[in-house]
Amino acid sequence: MNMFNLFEKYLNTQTFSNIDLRYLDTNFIPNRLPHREREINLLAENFGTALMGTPPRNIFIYGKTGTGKTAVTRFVGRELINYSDEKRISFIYMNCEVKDNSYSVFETIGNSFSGEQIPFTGWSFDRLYSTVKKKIDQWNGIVIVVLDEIDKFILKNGDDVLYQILLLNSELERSKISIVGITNDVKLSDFLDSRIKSRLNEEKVVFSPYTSNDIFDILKDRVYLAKLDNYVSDENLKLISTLAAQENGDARRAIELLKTSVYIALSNGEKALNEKYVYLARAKMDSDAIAESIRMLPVQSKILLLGIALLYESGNTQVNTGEVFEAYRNLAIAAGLPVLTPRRITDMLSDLDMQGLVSAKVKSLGRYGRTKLIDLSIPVSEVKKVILQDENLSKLNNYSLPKQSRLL
DNA sequence: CCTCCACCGGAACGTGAGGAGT
DNA sequence: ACTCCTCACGTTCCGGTGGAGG
Repeated sequence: MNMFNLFEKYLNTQTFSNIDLRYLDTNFIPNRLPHREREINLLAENFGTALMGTPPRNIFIYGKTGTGKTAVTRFVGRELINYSDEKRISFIYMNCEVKDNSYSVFETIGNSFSGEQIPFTGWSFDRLYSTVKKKIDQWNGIVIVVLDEIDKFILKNGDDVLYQILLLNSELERSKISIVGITNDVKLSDFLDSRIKSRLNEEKVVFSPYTSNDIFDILKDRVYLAKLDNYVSDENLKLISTLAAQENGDARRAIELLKTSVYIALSNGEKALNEKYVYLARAKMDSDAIAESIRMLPVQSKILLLGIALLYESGNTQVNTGEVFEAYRNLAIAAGLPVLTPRRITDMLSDLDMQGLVSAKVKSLGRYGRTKLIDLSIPVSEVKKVILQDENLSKLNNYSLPKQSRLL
């Protein structure tokens, strides 16, 4: 094969050298957020008091993924800081999926201020707390702390952080903290301690999903910024926004779909985007997401999943916990890995279920006990392909399960 | 109506890794 | 070198349970 041919298609894309795909990044926050005017104004009114020296009310933002919660919040925050001039306002944003324990939340807050650097682990909580308190008070101003995806945090750790931040706030003498919580979960406040709820006394803002037309406008803006006007047609955008609207009006996914479509079309040397690439991109995104979530699994979960896949491959349509454990055990031994207890396996199965890789239902078989019936939600071939890439599992390449002694 | 299967899933605890301070 | 901290991952122990068969 001629190496020059291999790269030729990339050379062709030079025609579009003024294109700037950074504007299709989902983290990019534009200066215009179409169809979120109401939400922007609500937040601006709330944050605005900070400019007059009054700490904003605590606020909780509800809405599904890709409804612009994060973008709007960061946008308004950015504007606030731009307007604040001499005013002492600090805007601290963090994603609780990354900062997933009290320690790192406080560490992030603390390290937003000058002074002693706090290590990302190691300190006792008391020391951390008092250092953060000292730093904030020395700074002397209003602090807005944004906790994005706070529902995931609370599900995992409980609502202690909120209490700790509220406590910190009440102990501050010169500064004040306002909390902004961003969540997908409408029922979040059910999980909050009533003591915390009353002290939070928060305002609520709900972001509704975008319609297909809303998404079209958002995409149109991005296309303009990225200088893709001549590459992407309105029909393309209509298709993408319709697809995205079907998937819960998630603008983030719509932008990603646009970006992926354009990438694929460009690297195929196309002079313009067409429908075919949109569908290709969508298929690619789906299978990438699955492959990625399988790849990220710990090795023990991988062989568990592989076990389920092999059971399927050998003709089963639904398998129960007992069979799965047996298959898992054989694979673990064959791979030279320790065999974990059934208790651990149930937890791992629940994880796989939550990730949507399998679906499991408990079913009672009366006299014959109770078990979980497990369905594999993804193609067997995909599972095998990705899992067998794991270097620790190379021994399993041509492995097949021993014959089941018990017939169904 | 009761039993009893084959597993579910909560609670408590152990271990070892990763990092910091002294 | 030693202590202190937190977290992820696993184990042990064990009470709980829907419903077919008696």
